[in-house]
Amino acid sequence: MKNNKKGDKYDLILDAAIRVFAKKGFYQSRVTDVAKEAGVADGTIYLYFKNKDDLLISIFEEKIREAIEIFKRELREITGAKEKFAKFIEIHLSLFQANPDLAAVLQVELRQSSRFMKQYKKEELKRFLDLIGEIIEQGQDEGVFRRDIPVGLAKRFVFGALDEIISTWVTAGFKYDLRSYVQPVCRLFMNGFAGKEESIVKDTKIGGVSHEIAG
Amino acid sequence: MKNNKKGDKYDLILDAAIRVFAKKGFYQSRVTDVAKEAGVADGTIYLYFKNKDDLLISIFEEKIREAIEIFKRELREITGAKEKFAKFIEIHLSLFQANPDLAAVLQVELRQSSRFMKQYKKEELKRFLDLIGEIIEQGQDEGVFRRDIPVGLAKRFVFGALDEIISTWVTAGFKYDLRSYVQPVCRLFMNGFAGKEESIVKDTKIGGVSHEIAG
Amino acid sequence: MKNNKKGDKYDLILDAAIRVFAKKGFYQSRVTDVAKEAGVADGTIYLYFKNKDDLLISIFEEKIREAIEIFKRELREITGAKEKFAKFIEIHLSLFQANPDLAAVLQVELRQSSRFMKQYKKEELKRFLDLIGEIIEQGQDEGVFRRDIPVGLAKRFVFGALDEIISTWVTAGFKYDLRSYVQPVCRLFMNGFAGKEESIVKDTKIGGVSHEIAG
Amino acid sequence: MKNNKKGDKYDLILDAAIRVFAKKGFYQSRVTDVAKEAGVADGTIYLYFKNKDDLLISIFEEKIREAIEIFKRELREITGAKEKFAKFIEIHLSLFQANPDLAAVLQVELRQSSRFMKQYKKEELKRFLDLIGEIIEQGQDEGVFRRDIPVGLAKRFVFGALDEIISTWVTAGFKYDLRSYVQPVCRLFMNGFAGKEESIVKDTKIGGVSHEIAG
DNA sequence: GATGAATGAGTTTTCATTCAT
DNA sequence: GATGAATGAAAACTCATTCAT
Repeated sequence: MKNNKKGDKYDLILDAAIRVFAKKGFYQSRVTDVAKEAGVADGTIYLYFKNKDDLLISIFEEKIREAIEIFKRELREITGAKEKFAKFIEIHLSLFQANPDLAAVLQVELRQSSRFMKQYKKEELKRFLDLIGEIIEQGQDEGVFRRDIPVGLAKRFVFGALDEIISTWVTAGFKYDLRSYVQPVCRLFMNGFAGKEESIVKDTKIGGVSHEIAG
Repeated sequence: MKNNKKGDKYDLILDAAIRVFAKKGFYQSRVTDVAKEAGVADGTIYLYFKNKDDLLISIFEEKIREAIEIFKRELREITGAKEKFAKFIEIHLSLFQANPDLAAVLQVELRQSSRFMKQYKKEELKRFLDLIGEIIEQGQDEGVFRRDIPVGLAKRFVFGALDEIISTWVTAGFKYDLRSYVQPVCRLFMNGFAGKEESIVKDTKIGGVSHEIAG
Repeated sequence: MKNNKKGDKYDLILDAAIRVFAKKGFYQSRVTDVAKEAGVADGTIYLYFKNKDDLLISIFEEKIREAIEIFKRELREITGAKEKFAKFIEIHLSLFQANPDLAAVLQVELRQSSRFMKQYKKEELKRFLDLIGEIIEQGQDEGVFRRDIPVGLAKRFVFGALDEIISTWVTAGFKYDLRSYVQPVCRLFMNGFAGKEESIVKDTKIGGVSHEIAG
Repeated sequence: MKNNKKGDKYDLILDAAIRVFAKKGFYQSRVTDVAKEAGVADGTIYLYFKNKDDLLISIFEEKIREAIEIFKRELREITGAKEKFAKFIEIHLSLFQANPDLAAVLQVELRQSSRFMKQYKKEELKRFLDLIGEIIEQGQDEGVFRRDIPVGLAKRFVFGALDEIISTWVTAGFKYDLRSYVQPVCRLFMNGFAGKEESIVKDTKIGGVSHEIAG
């Protein structure tokens, strides 16, 4: 199951990095902290990773890849779009529940590093977002999801809502069970995505105010 | 209208910091970069701010406070919950559209600093979230929003979705007009929050799988 | 009595400097601390003193000069060497008792600055030391002080002992009355300087051990 | 004989610090000066010392401790108080003669830092002073030193005189041999401390003049 | 003369990375 | 492969001094 081709220490260090980055943040973490957490010498890290940045990049590459594997495997045997959607929410929250440190790193660091590691994370993240998009598209084809919702917007919605729930849970110190949100989240989205096409807010006038915060 | 009590340079530096942090990220930014951007000497920054961290903290304190002022002022004259909700979405997206650099800092840095500046941002952010909560509660009282949606969850939903939309826009380089999302976002939430009480996904079975990503 | 030729502020600042340097030490003191203590603006200091070093130098020049004036005036009317010696001790300790801050600066800073301001202090200090030397020489001429004591050594002795007593008093926080030491100090020196010529320790063998502390 | 438990570099850096501080004074010395003198990189200093202050503190702790060891060892085999006293003077001056840089640091920096490092030096210095005190007390018990001299005062006298002699020698640039002062110093103190009890200056009138230098 | 905001050179300290063992 | 002591470039921050008002 594990790819040990890169040696025991590779995973040992990567998992130590996840714990350390989760606790202190990437820029607040020292390479020597990761080394201590992994029980190896500082120099050993450089035998497996090019530099400190490569540690963060590898977390995304390795862990998001693993996560996408899990998603694909679990979703493969489910057919209906609604059920797939519910399963997706469940896996997502369960995954983070089971890997709180990874959750913290992905939630927090993925944001701040957006500029410096754009090239690395984007494609991985895009593939992840596309999983939701595919489910929504399937739902629209099946006629269970409204067609007047842009898929691009909807998938960001789902991602954003999950993101916020997880962020709150991370910030709150992993105190409650994330999986208790599976059902409410599903219900809310189903209400939003499903049903008849016409807009409820069609006549709400949206004024074009330009707000510039004093600078 | 502006509080110039702290001197011209205070705002000059703070706005320079927003631009610099937005472009390079807080930890990637040098104090000397901010000084150059503001057109002052490095030391001048320390006449107005205790240290580099204080720059970031002050951005939150000053700008979120200003934003909340705008929200409160604009929402005051609107009565219906639905209309308030729509207005809230509009102001939020307009505000960021008008202040892209601030958006970038708030979206990106607010995340990563979550641990180190918990105490500072939390209360401000909470007041912001509470604005949404109040609107949703009002809507439930008016009977236009479903009562079976926990307010705490709903407000995170709205925040999360807006957050994700803005993040995408930030990451994409501010290329499109954020305000074009006002109507779709409103419509989607109205669909989700409004209408009858019973759940559409009430019978979707949620299995209790525990996913631990190999570590 | 006061030389106001240099303006009120000159003395105001100099005395503030004495208090500040006494409390925090020269290098630990900020120019702005002195300005605040004097109740003037930072820039004003530079109207009266060339730079920070000049403040310290001026303390020596002004205050030691004043001290030497006092010594000369008071000693002028005393004739006997023994009585002069006793008076000298008394003035010295009384002077410091009356000017504890000045004492602190002279005792502590005079040492550490020895290298950087050699040129300034030395001649002043030498004149001060010479006062003791003259008294001892007069005593030897009068036949009340032993002739087998080198004057250069004896005057350092007196200076050193007074110095140590004052230093202890400074370090102890000016808690006791320095003048209570006048009599014991006089007695001890009189015992040492006065009387018959032959040495009591003439036969104590002094070995030539070279102690180098491990480095 | 040496405690190399802290590594070669520890002593290498400490001795370089002594030389540099002796030459330029603590506050005038740059950390990079010490590093260059020791032949190590700037950062290496921080592997062995917490910060620049710690360098100075460690000089006292290490070197005064070593000095006290030498004193105790050498004095152990001498029985008579007079002989012990003479030996003490000899060791003290020999020690500084052999370690002029250390002398400079101890004489000059120990003074100026008195406030900021009170806690560190005081106990060490006290133990040193107590060595003299013990000898004087022994002498009083043996009946070779006058009983009417307060030990607390006498030990400060000895320390002060030696201190002044060494300071002069330091300031003069180590030009002459400090050990040439051993015999004169001994002789003078023996005259002062030894012999009959009654005071020679018992009838010198000490007036209570209060001298405040114009401020 | 007096002010005090602004300056920027100069310092301490940190920490990712290297490399001899 | 593994180590961890040593490195030194880089960055935050300080504060004596200046000068426009």
